[in-house]
Amino acid sequence: MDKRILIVDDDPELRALLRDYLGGNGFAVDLAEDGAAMRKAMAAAAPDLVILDLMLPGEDGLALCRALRAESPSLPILMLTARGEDTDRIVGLEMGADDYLPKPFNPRELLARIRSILRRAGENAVREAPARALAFAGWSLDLGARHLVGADGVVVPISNGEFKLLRAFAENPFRVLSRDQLMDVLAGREAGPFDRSVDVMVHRLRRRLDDDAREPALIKTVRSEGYMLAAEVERKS
Amino acid sequence: MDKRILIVDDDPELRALLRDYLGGNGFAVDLAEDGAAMRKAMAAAAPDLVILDLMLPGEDGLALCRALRAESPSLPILMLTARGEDTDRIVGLEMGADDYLPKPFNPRELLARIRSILRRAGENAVREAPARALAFAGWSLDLGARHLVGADGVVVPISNGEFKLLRAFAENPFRVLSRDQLMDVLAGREAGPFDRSVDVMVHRLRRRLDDDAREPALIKTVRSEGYMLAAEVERKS
DNA sequence: CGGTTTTGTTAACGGCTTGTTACGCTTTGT
DNA sequence: ACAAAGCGTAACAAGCCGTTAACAAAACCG
Repeated sequence: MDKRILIVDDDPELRALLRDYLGGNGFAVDLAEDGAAMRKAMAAAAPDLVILDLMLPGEDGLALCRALRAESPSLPILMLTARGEDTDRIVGLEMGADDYLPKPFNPRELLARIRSILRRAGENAVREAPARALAFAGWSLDLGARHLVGADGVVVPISNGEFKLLRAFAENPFRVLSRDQLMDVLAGREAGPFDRSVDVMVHRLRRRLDDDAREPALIKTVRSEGYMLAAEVERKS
Repeated sequence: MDKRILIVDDDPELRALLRDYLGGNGFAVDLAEDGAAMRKAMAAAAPDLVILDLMLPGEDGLALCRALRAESPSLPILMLTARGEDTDRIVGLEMGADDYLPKPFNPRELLARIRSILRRAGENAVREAPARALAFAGWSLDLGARHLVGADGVVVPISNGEFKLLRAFAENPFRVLSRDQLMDVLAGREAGPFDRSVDVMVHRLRRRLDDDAREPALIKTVRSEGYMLAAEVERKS
């Protein structure tokens, strides 16, 4: 059975091109030029994957991505971004895109990514349920109760900011998160040039985790790039 | 093994320039002045990448691009375009090329793009599992924790710059890395003509590894070319 | 409503990392 | 042999970050 792909892009030429190219490679293709058309197409035929342009007139691609994610948590999304944009934020944290591709792109690469995403989605036929706790290095972050549990089972209260920060780290282990990304998680805005609040929050989080900044076992500093959680994370549900 | 690049351009001076420049940077270069010569060259030796001028007498570059694509779907193509054209749309919509560069261009930028394209192509070919650690000569570079482990198991902290430098070396053992490449790894920018910062960082890394510059056992200097890690590297996962 | 506690932000100081410059040695070319 | 270029090293300057303290804003609570 052919997989169904919904393409959301405002450029008619690109839509036609993708329709032909993907259609010629064994996919059933639906087209939409904006958010409204997307919703209509979603209602008409549930796609197996959505290709979403980040830059859309009217509703922003990111907003649509969030809406899709809220509606269909297991629906794979591939975002198209203009070259040079800050792609980190999209792939990044809770945005929810499964992959992204900068424009202009090579159709073979698009095809490869589509197949890769669909393969992954097939493997996790049951997409990972949202975890209830993230466990790492003896600690466990309870996402429901929003507190930490130590190795000995002791509950450690944690501030809201520390929780959001730690959740972002634990959901992206071994990945360097920039100050901009962390600021986005913490306050929903970009970090100013002399903004040190992220550093202070990281300091407090480290203190909470008994992590020494000079020899950090958990939260590593990557100079001039950001911070990273260096620990295996197990998702518990 | 050197990568083979085929250059298709009708300007003899540009052909000679690229032959010298790319040849001097470790590529095997073939030249063609038009579509017929291109086909001949393709038959003689399969290149790893084609640089194609958009404006050619006789057969159009775009037509050649499509022909190449039909013939060798996985062959990377880089297009050269005249300034002022709407290159975004050409490449984005026609989507045959992997990248494009407007003329006149900076040879360094061309080189960077070539390497970027070849890197991507290589990744797609063999998606090697990312290693956890790179071990060489008694040392082990922990890629997750971003630190060094000595022969006796002692953890040696390492600065971010030293880490990135050593990772670049350990992922390319017995290969000379130019200052430009190392500068790209370290700072993501080009090295200025009198830039010695790479040398200084190599000096610091050598000190960290107990390597004497006069008789280097690990990081060899290759005069006027760059540096090289002369040790077997084992990828551990 | 007023006071208290918690949380987030800003400022300042100091240490560490990185970039820059200079000097001297070695190699290379003439 | 000389000059020029490449490189190792040290010293210095600038930038980044850890930490603390103080302050402001928000939440909490009686």
